[in-house]
Amino acid sequence: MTDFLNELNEPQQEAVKATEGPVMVIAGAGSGKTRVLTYRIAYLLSLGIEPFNILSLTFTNKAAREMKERIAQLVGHSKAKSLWMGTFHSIFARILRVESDKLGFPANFTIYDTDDSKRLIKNIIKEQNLDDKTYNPGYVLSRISNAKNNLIGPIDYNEDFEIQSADTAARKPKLGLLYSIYQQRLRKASAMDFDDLLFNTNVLLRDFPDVLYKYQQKFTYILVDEYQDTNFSQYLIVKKLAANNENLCVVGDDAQSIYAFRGANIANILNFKKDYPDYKLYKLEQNYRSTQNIVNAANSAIAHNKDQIFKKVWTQNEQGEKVKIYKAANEADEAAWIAGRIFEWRAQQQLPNSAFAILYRTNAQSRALEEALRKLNIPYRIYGGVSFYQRKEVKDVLAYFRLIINPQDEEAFSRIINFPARGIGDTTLNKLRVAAEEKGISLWEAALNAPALQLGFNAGTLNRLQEFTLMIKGLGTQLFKYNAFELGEKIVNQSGIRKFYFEDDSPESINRKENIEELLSGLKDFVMAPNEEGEENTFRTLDEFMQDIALLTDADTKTSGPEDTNKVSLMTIHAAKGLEFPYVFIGGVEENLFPSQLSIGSRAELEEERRLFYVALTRAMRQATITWAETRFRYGNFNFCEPSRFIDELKPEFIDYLPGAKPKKSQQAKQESFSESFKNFRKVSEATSQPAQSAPDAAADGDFVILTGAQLMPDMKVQHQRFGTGTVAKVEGGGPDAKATVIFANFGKKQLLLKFARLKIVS
DNA sequence: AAAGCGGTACTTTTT
DNA sequence: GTACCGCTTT
Repeated sequence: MTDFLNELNEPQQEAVKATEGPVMVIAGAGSGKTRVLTYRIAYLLSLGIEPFNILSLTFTNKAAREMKERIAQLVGHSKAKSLWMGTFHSIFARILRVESDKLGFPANFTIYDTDDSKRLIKNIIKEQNLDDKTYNPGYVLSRISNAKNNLIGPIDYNEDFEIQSADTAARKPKLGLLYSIYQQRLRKASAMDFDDLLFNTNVLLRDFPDVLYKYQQKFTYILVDEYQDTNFSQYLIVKKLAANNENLCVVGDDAQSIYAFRGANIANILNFKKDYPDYKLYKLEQNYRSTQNIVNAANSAIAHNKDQIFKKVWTQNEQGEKVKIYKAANEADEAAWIAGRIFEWRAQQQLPNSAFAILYRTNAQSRALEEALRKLNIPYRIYGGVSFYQRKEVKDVLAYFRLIINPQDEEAFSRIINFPARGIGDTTLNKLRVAAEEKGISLWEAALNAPALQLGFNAGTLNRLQEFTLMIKGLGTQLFKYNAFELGEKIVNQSGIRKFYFEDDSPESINRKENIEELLSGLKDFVMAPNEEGEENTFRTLDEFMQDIALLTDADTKTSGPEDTNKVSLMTIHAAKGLEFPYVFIGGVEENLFPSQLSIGSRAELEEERRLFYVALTRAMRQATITWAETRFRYGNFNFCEPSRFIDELKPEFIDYLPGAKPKKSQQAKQESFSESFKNFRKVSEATSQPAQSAPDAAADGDFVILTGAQLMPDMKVQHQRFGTGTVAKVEGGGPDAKATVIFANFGKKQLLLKFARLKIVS
């Protein structure tokens, strides 16, 4: 039973066998961290520990799923199934549903995602008549999130002198008020946001000693993966649960901490020895993944960080090729070059597409890469980006599901009250909002009682409101009568969503249609799939489905079928964490992009970017290639770029500049080359300025003017800043109301009101 | 109330 | 380039 231990090296084995008491494992990149975690759990099980007494926390659903699969291979499915293994958010959401009454929430509380939270905050800002530029919803949310992750509730927030003076100094004194209102509204909607799942777990364990005791007794062994990414809130939950017997094993790598931006705190790793003075420390330093050149280059990069735990990652693997650096002229060239190398190396070495990954800092960079890959017919898959469950049409359908399950859900309500259009517009919704606020009731209750509330609605509006509430109520009574799939079908039909999308066959609509069908087929799979106990075809309701998917976000949408696994992977570096690929390209390694512009001001943030760079390099097994572009098209205009400082920081002996990608010597050289290429650019644009059409040149702006109807005639060619060139089909009206119908080459027929449209006459 | 337009601002990463 | 806002017209 324990012969699998032989597959581990010395320190790995020790870490697996130290089952009792606090243990910290510092695991360098590629050192077999997941292996240690899975074998440790298998080992615990082999000692007779019950799987339901083991709590194992991860950061992504994917990591949890993969680990569960690997454990199942070691100890069998039945045991693996009863493990408490999942993300912090999903495990504690599960517990909160069981204990919800203690906190005054219904068991079917809704989980708001970031998008819902932002919308709610936006509404509150509007209602408070605050300027949404000073109170940018994203910023407000991040402040609130930060407070929650540090267990500062609205009352504490408003009473904390330092916070208040900081907010006042930043001229945002109303943040505390917004926080309070936001929390009230969440509660009224019977909803929790992501951070509340952790915050409220802390409240539960703090205020209900019997509950704490129960879970302490239950979880006798606790494991935490990616411990460097835990925030204070998560740290405290773990600490409380483990307080009884301290059988706690945390695994992490300070060099791979890349989530400080959302509250992760490396201090948790650094402070472990303070909390558990008799802890055992194991360091996994042998890298099994990468060549020597890759490991050494990555080490030389991370060495520039000050905040570090000392460790020496090394490998016995072959030396391998040096890390290649390529300088591209622009992002299209960069993408074409990468695609070209994949094409070439694939052929030369008989490699599958799946041997390659292209990593980048921001999702926006994928576009050029996709185009280049498509040109060479190289199959690829993009991970991340806008996830399935975030797409508008999917969220719309889910909002119906949510409202039926929990009619108090304010965000779901305002999302679908008039979608598909049923004649209940902003005016009506605003009146309902005001009434709900005044009476302290939810939007749903306001809509239900609209006639009694005397809001001055006409009979038609009242009628439409009643129709809507009746529909939702009617569907609600069927929640436990039909299974998730059957009810989902009914909802899509009765709500009019199916009709709305299926009557329109624009390409966009077709795509949306497909997404809705995919969601429904997901419901079908859910209904058919065996449940936790392994029984098939059990009756599973929509409400269970929603609990299942509330915390799925990224590429959790069904791992693609076996036939399409042979693809090049494209993803952000964040998404690549924990993965490995034989050949890795890192694109856009330029100042202001990587490191990100926003991080350059602070050392801590810059160090996080550097860790991100370290993560990127250490994904590569055989070959890592870094590319950067001299110019990049961003936000609709050209930007000149300099190579990232991270390239300079790599020790020269481990890297290989490809022709043209010469190292720059000093800061002055950098500036010279910058101004030189700027001069060259000017020359080029001056030289080619005759048609001025293809060069999106800033000077051309002035050429777009407001024309009068008299200046335009049918068949004239005009240019529009957004729509490009087109032919005038018709000119109607005169004076200020003159309208022109223009057929644009790329955008089709558009009607332009001439007093607004800026046009240029081409011929 | 809805649709369609032009203008503006925004872009890091994710449970 | 895109999402969203707010203005206008129907």
